[in-house]
Amino acid sequence: MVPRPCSVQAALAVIGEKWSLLAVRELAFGVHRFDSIVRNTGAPRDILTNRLRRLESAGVVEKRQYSEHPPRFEYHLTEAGSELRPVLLSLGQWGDRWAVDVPTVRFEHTCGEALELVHTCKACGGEVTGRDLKAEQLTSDWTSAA
Amino acid sequence: MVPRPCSVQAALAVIGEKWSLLAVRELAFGVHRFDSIVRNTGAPRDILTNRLRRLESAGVVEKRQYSEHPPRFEYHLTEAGSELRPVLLSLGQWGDRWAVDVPTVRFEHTCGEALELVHTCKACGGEVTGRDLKAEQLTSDWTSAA
DNA sequence: CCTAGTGGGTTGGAAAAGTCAACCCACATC
DNA sequence: GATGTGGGTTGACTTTTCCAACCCACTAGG
Repeated sequence: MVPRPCSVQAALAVIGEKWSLLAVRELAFGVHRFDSIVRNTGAPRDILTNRLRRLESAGVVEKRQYSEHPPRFEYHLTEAGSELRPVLLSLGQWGDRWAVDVPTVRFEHTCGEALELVHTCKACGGEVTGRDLKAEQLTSDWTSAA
Repeated sequence: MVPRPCSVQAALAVIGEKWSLLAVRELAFGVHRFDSIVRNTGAPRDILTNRLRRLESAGVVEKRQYSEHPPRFEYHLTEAGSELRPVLLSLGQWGDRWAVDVPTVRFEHTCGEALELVHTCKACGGEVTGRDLKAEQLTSDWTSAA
């Protein structure tokens, strides 16, 4: 029996390791230097080194040299990395509501207001609460063992 | 130096361990039995046992007994767990786009159409792309070491 | 010149987590 | 009586993670 082929699992294979998403969060927050990411996440240095390498080879992060002697690098989100922001936002909102007493981060939208994220269906425009949806496996050669 | 206090990190502390979110995915897909979750995720049995315990004590999952002799249980999402669906959706959509060649799961909204998720700002109704937002630390006693 | 600090790592060893295969028990089915 | 299922537990083994220390090239201060 083979596990369910799934884009959630594929995404987690890229950003699901411990510290990876926190590193992405820092980059999204505009923190680009190794030492700062270490301090702000609390990640061990060697692990962070490893994570940044993996994120880089997965195309989520890119290294930019800002000094030659000695060689020094900044880390930036690629387009793929940038598109993780909705993931961070929904995760943060869930955390605010269910895993934390007092909100610790305020996201501000360009409209000037505090961002409260609403997930809507592109087709009908209606809000997606999560309760009102079904999942259907597209890969025909896979059968769930329910 | 203390790490950044953050709801993303708080959320990850609850559902960020390996296999946890895949287990939640199965529950969201309507798979409620231990053996099926094992098969569909590929998680080792002992780890899954552990994860379900942790998710349960975090209030994301609840156990329901459906047989007495022998005692048998089903796992269901609580309200907190159910609200992880947007996280799964945005993660899945990111995976579809950046981590997988061919989409493997189709989500259908109650409107009957295939769900394509759009993230909008509740205040102005505009789409949130991720590029157009700022994060601000609310905890005043924390200073970023950028 | 000497010292301290910064940036981006690497190294080694100990502790924790994950993996795998086997086992268990209570029932149901054939 | 043999086989299967559901929901685990156990023990041995492997892999990750963690932590503290170290390194090197440079900069800034006195």
